[in-house]
Amino acid sequence: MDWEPGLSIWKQIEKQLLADISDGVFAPGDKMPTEMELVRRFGVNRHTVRRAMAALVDSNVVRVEQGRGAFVQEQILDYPLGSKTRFSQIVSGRHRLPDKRLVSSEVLKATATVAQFLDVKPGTRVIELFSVSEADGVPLAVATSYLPAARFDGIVEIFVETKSLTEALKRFGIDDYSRKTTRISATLPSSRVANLLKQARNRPVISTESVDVDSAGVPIEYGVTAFSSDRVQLIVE
Amino acid sequence: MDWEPGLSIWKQIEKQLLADISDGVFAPGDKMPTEMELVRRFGVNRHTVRRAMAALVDSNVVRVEQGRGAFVQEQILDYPLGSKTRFSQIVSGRHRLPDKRLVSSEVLKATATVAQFLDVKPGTRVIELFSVSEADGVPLAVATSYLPAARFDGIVEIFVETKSLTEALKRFGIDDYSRKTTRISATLPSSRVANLLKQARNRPVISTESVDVDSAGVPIEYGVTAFSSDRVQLIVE
DNA sequence: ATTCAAAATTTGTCTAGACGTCTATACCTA
DNA sequence: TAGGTATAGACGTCTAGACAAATTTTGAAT
Repeated sequence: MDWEPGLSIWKQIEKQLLADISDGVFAPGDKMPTEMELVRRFGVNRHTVRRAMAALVDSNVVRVEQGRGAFVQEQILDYPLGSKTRFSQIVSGRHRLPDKRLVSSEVLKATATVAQFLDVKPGTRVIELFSVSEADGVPLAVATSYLPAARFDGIVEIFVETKSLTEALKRFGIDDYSRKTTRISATLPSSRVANLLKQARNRPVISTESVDVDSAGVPIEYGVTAFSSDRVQLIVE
Repeated sequence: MDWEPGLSIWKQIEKQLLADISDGVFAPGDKMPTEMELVRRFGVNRHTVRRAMAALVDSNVVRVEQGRGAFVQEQILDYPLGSKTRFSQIVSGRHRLPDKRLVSSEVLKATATVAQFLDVKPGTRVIELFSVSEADGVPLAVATSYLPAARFDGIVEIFVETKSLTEALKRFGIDDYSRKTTRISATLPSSRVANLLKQARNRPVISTESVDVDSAGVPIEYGVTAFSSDRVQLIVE
């Protein structure tokens, strides 16, 4: 490899590795070459290679695990749509750091649709949660959830604290719940959703509509989720 | 300085410098000691100091300029409320990188308030722009702007492209405009605004309401802006 | 006093080497 | 077979030195 002047070598190495990754030479999830192998390939010092890798880690393209090696970050997350799949488990399982943060919440009266799915009378007070789910700080999905307000009064604070709906529901005695129905479609995002997903408006989102029920089969949550189609793939068994 | 085991030296240096900054030893805008001075102070190699500084740069606490030195990043931006102050100029002048991105836009009919400020009839079609202004990637303010749709048809695309209202207005032949009135108040942000500002809902925002007029005195823009009170201070001459 | 060029200062990049920490694996032992 | 241990492989940290690039300061010439 010969270096062009005017651009630091570590940046050129970063660029080359980035090209390799987008060309599929290193596929998502793959182990990258070790530092010493890259040293030999590029004919530079180990520290120079490390500088380039640090930049790739910084931009979330690769992930480094001490003692194991560097891996191409899976940018497209396989999201199994099982009846008991939990967001944080899926993301953690891929060595990525999950986060779910509340954007806004409100208590309002159930519309006909919401009431139907939650099996309550229209006009019943429901809690609306609007949240963004992220992995390593990259937004994967935005969700609008509805829960009956009477049963889950105060759940908002717990959700904000624990950043997990599963955890919040546990505080209400629900140790186990499962997904009842899921409807899937593809749409273009509203500008608000596109912005929260940090994605262009002309890139589609996968939209799911689902109802969660407790162990007795009583609906506890109805939600509409928009997944970034560039970062998430839904897997149906 | 003696090092405690278990935590890398560069992290301890980072921590110490961070403490100095928050203790006011180095005030915002101040020049930090040079690398060689820090080398002498901490008794370590220059590269170790550089590793610590790189972390501070990464977290946006300091800013480094080659050949000049490192400076404590001004976290509270003084925003002069002159009649012709421009966001990008103010931010650039502080050696920070301005960015203004559109969150959403819509064409709708003017409410009574909007119509009054823009001096048009209620119901006139106006363009609503909802945008976030950032410096070095840190959100400083969210703004809702209204412009008469008839006069500025197509301005949305130009705004998205140039990321500047000043630039976009130039394409419509407005080389000069000035702020006519500004009303200032303090409120707590809606969850949407708080989230876009990446700020807690219990931290207040400075809310301004302003009207911009062209050189002939004709209103061209009415806007409501929410500044993060933790990051911006308004200066009135 | 002004202007221009050289020198000094300061940060950026690259190389070289040593040792620490974490992980995986092979091997030995009970 | 289960479990601990030794070892090799791989990333993390620290030191040392040299030169490059950008900026500021100095000083000489006009």
